[in-house]
Amino acid sequence: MKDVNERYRNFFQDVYAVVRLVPPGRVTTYGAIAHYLGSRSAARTVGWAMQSAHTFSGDEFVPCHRVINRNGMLTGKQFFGSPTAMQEALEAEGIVVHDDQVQDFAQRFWDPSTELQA
DNA sequence: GGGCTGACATTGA
DNA sequence: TTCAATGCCAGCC
Repeated sequence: MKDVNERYRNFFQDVYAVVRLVPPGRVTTYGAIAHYLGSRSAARTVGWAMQSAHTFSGDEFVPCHRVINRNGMLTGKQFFGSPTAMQEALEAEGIVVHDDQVQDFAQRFWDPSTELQA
């Protein structure tokens, strides 16, 4: 790596890139993205990137609804403007959501480190 | 310029 | 097995 600081700058972009790579009907976790970026414990930053995505993305649409916590729980649903927007967005893609929890999460789980073979 | 917060995850006891 | 503490990066005060 030529510049460590550059990696930090790309952190958010990497997060957005990975999230956008998530195919419809699939979901991923903060930890999976964090691990893919190199820091398994940086899940917090990934979640923060999601919040920034609301303002930063603007032009680019980041399917934040496909990014949930490791429990399969829709933690950031309230940040979608509507408490049910996230759930409905997932259901619209064929994902079954019950009680703010993704059903068949294991099957719906999409790991960038595995799928992208990185 | 320094410190706190935040949509989590992992490990230890 | 469950509960608690710590780590991570960027943004905001």
